[in-house]
Amino acid sequence: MKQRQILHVDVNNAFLSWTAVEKLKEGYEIDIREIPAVIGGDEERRSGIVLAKSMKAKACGVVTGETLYQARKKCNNLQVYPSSYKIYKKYSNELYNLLLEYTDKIERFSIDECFLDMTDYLPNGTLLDKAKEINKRAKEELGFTVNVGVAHNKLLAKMASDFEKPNKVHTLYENEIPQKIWNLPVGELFMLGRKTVPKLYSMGIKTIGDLAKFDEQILIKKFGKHGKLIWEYANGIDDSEVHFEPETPKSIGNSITLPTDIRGKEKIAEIVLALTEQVTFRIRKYDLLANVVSVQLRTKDFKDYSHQRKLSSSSNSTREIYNTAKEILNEMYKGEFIRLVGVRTDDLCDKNQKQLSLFDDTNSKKQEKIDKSIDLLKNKYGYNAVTRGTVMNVEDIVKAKRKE
DNA sequence: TCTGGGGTCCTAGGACCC
DNA sequence: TCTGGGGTCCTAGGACCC
Repeated sequence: MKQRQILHVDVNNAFLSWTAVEKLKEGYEIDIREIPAVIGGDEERRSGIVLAKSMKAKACGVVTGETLYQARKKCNNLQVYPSSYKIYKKYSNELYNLLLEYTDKIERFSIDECFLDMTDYLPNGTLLDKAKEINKRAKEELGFTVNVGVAHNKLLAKMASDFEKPNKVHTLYENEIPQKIWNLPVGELFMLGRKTVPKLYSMGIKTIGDLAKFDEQILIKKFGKHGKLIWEYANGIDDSEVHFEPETPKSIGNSITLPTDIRGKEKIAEIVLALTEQVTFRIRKYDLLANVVSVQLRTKDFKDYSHQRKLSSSSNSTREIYNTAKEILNEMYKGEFIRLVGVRTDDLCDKNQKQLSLFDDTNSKKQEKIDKSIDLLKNKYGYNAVTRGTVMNVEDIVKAKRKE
């Protein structure tokens, strides 16, 4: 098989860089990339965490995910800017359109990361040349910097783009693996998170190289499929394809941290209704049906639990899914103070695949019509144009968070 | 003024059937 | 009377990613 030519493009400090570019365009005099700054959640809504940081904030020891309170303690002149999904979407699309000039085999791995399969798109010039060109053009034409990883599979390209930042191009070919990644702490490996790293440490595995040379069978015995995966990754093995065709989602959900903890089934049910409306609106937009509904709760002391239920027949009806969600809630809720409520639909399938149920009665037809006409209005006048009278107050809480 | 929100995939155990 | 396994479906929860 032909050797694959893969790039991974990763926007440096994406949320912060994009905010900086947007602000400069608006005439803001400071480039927030040049000062100790972070993009943060909203502390009043109890989501005050660091989402992205500038290099100067990083130099103070600020890390992504920590509370703004902690970040300020490390960096007393820290500037905090709010997050805006709309801006991110705009610049993400600009980058994507630039990358389309190089190949149409692009996988949008997240809002700020893409994989490019360049295997059949190098008539003149090398993969490394293209990487350098993309790196240069992003900065010059779009105003923000990217790291580009150059390799023969996705895993190595991704590891490569994570080397020195910002605004760099790095290669990670098979013969460079021992020299470039085997000395790194094992936690740097993609798919090795905070739970597994201590376990590996206790087995004497401290670096990626230690993991690569460890007995694969023992890892499989201890960690199952994940053990096989991380051993292969440590050795640079990855056959996965660049998934350039947009896939339909397998699950769709929304959750919200409440402004204050609440208690009582009825109050929580109102939140569940508002969330269900959001979720079913999104499912219908994709022409999907849900087969499984789940409800997630987080108690005030951060204990998460969730229950789920399979529907007797697939549905995207707000009423049907809400009824199920409410049943689940009634079963699982034990009367604690609740901090976060979530509703998720899983096992989504295409609307056209649905076989007509015997129970497709006039009532559910009526519900479908109601949903359809509400969606029409929401699409025309904005999501918040139409609100159920009963959930007005809750809608205020939930809609304040909506991204679009 | 402590700790987001959106996803994917995997595992373990119980129910149920043959 | 005593006591099989294999397979599938369902649910709860966990690990990981950005």
